[in-house]
Amino acid sequence: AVMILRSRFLDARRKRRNFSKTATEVLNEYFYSHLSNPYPSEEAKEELARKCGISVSQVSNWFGNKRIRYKKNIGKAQEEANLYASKLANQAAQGV
Amino acid sequence: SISSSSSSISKQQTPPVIYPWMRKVHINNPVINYTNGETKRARTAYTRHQVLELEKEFHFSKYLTRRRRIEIAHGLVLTERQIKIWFQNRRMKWKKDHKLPNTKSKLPDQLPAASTSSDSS
DNA sequence: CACGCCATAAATCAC
DNA sequence: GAGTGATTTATGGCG
Repeated sequence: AVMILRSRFLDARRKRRNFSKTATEVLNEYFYSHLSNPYPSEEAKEELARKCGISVSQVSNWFGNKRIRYKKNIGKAQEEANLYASKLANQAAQGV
Repeated sequence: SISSSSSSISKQQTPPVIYPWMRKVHINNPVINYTNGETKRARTAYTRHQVLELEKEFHFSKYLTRRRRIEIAHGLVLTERQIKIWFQNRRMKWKKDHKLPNTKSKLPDQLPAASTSSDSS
């Protein structure tokens, strides 16, 4: 009985924390700069994980959720898409 | 430096471009639509009993013989395919849990007893 | 050929 | 209550 309660409280889902703003920023930049095929390779995932300070699994989760939720609401996501598009254009202009 | 060479200067301006990956792919038969216009794929949630039994079986053995699979399927009122898939998924999960969670995990093997964790039951 | 592994989809959970 | 990270069912490709 105690074990049940323990496991329920230790369940990873229940102590969820949002990623840092910069991490989300990095992930979104990758996503929108690869909008035609937002499927990062294993190596790319590792690099993203490193840059974001999260695990590769978490990167995979993020892209899985992002893809599904993007295509469930393509119209609404356009704002964000444009936002990151201009951000990238700005970076490119500065030769980043 | 793996900077993507895909410097496609495509016209921005809210492109209603629908790339192939954006299309729904698993929209097969099992769709349930209630009065609303929504048509969703049904994803059956297994009962506690079913999961418990499956988990028990998995603990006994990570792999199933054809024979055992049939028995379980009948016992839990699931298809053989569902049993097979469940074990595959379970094996994947097992791998994920048992691979080195690198050196930064903060597993509470010894929780800070300072806080007054008033555990009651 | 049936089955396992794997990445992923899609729905759903839990916070 | 929507948002979001994680988990649970389910598919398809490839070996």
